[in-house]
Amino acid sequence: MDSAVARERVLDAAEELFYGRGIQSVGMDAVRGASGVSLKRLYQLFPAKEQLVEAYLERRDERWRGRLAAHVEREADPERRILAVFDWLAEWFGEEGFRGCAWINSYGELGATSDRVVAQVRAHKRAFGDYLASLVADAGRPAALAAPLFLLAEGAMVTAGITGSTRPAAEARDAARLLLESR
Amino acid sequence: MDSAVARERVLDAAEELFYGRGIQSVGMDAVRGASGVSLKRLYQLFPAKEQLVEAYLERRDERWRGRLAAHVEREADPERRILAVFDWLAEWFGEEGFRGCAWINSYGELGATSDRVVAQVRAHKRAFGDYLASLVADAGRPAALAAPLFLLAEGAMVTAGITGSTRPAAEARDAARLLLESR
DNA sequence: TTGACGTGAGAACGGGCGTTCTCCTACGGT
DNA sequence: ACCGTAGGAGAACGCCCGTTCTCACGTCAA
Repeated sequence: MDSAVARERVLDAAEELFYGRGIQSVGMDAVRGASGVSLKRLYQLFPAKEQLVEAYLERRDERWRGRLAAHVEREADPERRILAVFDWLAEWFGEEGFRGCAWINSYGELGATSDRVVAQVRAHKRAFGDYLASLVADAGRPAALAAPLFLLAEGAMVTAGITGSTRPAAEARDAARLLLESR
Repeated sequence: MDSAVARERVLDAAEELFYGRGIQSVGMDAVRGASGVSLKRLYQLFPAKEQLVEAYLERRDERWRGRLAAHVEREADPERRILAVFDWLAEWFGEEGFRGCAWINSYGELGATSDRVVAQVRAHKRAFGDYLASLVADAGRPAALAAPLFLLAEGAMVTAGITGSTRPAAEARDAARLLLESR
């Protein structure tokens, strides 16, 4: 099996397991079993579990932001694009197996013990914040709007994860609309 | 040593360790060492670690909401009381050793594996949401205002934890003020 | 054909940790 | 004084898990 293929299979398995059950409760042996890649190859590809975790967060970040951007770009009006972010959150929250934000969860799990995980989480959140800021700028709105929109989105992710409801997305969207109208 | 005293010492130690380093990375032996309560008594008081975790979250919930309410009640004007919540968040975020919301972190760490922890987290968040709703009602404002205020607060907690900054509290406060003014 | 090499399966190693057990000491009631 | 009980210190037990090692097998170059 090609090395690149093995890598993908490992990351696919790791993502499903880490996101669904938490990182610490998933052993390398479970990743081996779910991916079909032997332990030996697994350790050649990722010399330690922490590096697999890093790669998992990194690839998920690319995909997550890609999916968000793809959804937002289907909307032409720059103002509505901002609200489309919250529509996409609603879709995401409603997906089978949704269990909150992977980065917020990872921070809760490993924030105190792994600097590299913290760096990944910060990078992801900064990228998401920057993206929101770019949408605000494209709509010709004051830059100060980006921060509250970001907080609403984060609050919605956390709350949707904990309560298992998609409602926070709609609530955040309503609040975002009010903020947009008030300035 | 009195049983009640031992219990308090254990919970004090557990809270400091669990909050500061994460729950899974703190062994019962560390709790013993930090509390000065022997393993035997520790297991008499809390027959399993999960029950200690539950008790930790429960006691912290009482104290956390107590501190918040005490701060809010220093403000007489019911409208300003709502904003006082965010002022208190700023104080909290600035405390030495602040590392985000204990319940959000616990959910990230154990949400997938411990139903009892999930129940604690939900109970805490519901209580906080209900408290916000009561402040909104006392101010004679539409009940629909409570949800966005809650999301702003949650987003601020998460963001302050991850970035280590107190700024999200001020940003959330500003957004809350705008929402209050717009309705 | 042969031999070096990569690989897979799974055992093995080392350490950590939740929980229990052992043993010893101290003390309180009679 | 004696005995039963509680408690402390820490060893011990099981189990899990990250990581490495063993060994047998297949492959490909010379």
